[in-house]
Amino acid sequence: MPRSHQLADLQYAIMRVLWKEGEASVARVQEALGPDRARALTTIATMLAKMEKKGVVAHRAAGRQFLYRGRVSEADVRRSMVGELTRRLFRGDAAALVSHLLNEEDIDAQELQRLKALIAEKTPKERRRGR
Amino acid sequence: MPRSHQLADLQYAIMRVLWKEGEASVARVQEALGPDRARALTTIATMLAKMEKKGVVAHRAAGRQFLYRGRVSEADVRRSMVGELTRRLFRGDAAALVSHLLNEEDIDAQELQRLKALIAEKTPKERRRGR
DNA sequence: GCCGAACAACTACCTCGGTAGTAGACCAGG
DNA sequence: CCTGGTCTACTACCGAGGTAGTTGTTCGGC
Repeated sequence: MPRSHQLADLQYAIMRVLWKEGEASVARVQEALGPDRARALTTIATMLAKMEKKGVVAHRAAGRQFLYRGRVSEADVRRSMVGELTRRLFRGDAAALVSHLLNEEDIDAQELQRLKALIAEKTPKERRRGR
Repeated sequence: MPRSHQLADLQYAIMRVLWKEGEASVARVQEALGPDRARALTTIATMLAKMEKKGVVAHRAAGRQFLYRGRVSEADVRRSMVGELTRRLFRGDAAALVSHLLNEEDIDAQELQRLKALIAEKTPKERRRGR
């Protein structure tokens, strides 16, 4: 049972819909994906079936149609995916990734200020926050 | 010509060898991958051929064998891959990813200190850097 | 000059993500 | 009751990553 939930592009987009809506039919997912990600209904249905087999979503019947919901949280998926990238590209060194982001992406002064505050908040005397 | 270089697991591992060695034969790559990533020689050769078609590596003949070298830098690949993840998971908001890292991964006090210094260094005194 | 080792080339599969058509069940309207 | 729309189920395919066997060439040692 893989604790790690890696989601590819379309699958992640579908999950975003489910996270927002709570529960959604295939048709609802399709419509919520919007015009740039327009797909056939059967495509969405197939993906949802594959995702269910994988364990990331579940469904219940509501009359004629199925209502799908996520079985994993957005936070879990983010943790998994960011963690995986960190492991692969930065040997698991999260600080190295932060460093990379500070150097390579430009983050405006306001956000830098916010991050500075966040760091300050993280460095009190002896507060340990085990996972 | 795709500006973005997404590399899957084995491909990235192979690139790491090429980045470290500069140039390497198939056999050298295989041996440098180590025992946990042991693969048949032909597997490495096939992957290198596919990677060459994709444009991320190139080779030259040296006697009977080929010497491969990377055509993209580690920095480029990191930028691409981190950028892609940022786009998908955080709507391109790099600061949000930093925030996530500070909250979810634990980074020790020493590294927090280093990051704080890095932020201070990045903070413009009065230059505005609008995105 | 022949033989085996070393190599690249070619071919074949497998899995997964993605894309969608077709078939079959079924319900609602006339 | 039949018909059309709405669903799911099933099937088929494509491309990419990955894995490796088989084939053919060539080179160095005897």
